[in-house]
Amino acid sequence: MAKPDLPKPTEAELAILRVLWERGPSTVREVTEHLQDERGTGYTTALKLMQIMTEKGLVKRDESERSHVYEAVASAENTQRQIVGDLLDRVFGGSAQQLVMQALSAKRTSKVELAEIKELIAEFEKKAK
Amino acid sequence: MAKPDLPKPTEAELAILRVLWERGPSTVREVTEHLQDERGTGYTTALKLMQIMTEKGLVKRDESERSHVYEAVASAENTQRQIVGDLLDRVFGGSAQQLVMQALSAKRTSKVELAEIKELIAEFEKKAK
DNA sequence: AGTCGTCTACGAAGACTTTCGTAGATTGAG
DNA sequence: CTCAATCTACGAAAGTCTTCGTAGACGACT
Repeated sequence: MAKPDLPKPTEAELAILRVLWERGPSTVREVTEHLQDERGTGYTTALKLMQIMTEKGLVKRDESERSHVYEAVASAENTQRQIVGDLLDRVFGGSAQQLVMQALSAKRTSKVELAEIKELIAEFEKKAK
Repeated sequence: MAKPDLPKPTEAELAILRVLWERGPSTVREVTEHLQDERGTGYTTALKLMQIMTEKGLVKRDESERSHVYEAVASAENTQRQIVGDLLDRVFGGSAQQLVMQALSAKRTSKVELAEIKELIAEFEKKAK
């Protein structure tokens, strides 16, 4: 099945992963520019972080070009699930409904979104015995 | 309304807050003993953390007894909401339904729980226009 | 008074995270 | 070839978080 058990990304690492998920494989420069707005990350800072992430196995890089191209190893979904699972234990004592409760409270959720979430749950109900 | 805007608790701080929420106001010794199992936190470590948390305003303490009694300033609900709101932005780009999706995937959720969550959503639907 | 156990206070070590300066390699233009 | 721009690599500073050792205060008990 291959679940190499990657470490939980730090905050800055996560910001980089988000860019890679959105853009697909990218160079340091491309990532830096995308991060500029929300973080003001400098070029060498991003480079260093991405080098560290390579060591940790969070990203892999293609060195065939002069500007190395980095790519996220884990999908957004898998990483998000890992992070939420961790949160569930650490903050909510494993209660998914409490988490959902606070998620809906934290952000005013539109009727459309609520309906979509309901559909989601209906699907899970089919699967659950 | 008084929303003093407390800092986000760190991991170790959160573990302490969880004990305070569960037990109510407690001494350092009591907290340490509760934390012993899951964290192996030493007495002076807990003490130091709780002193720092006092400075940050996360807890307040009653010094009228020789053993100071600490109490969480923010409720579990408020703190959880803050943390989830932060996560929503940082990890899910603000999409509550993606968060719910991963929460339900991360933990096998029972039919009973799913039903409860559905009720929750029904209530939110009433409030939302 | 002297001793023991428990308490607070404090400082500092150690680990981890993030940032950046600098050096050296490579490429393209003049 | 030389220069400027751009890249990687690396080390180290600065900040934060967590841990713990040690010191001094306090109270109870003999």
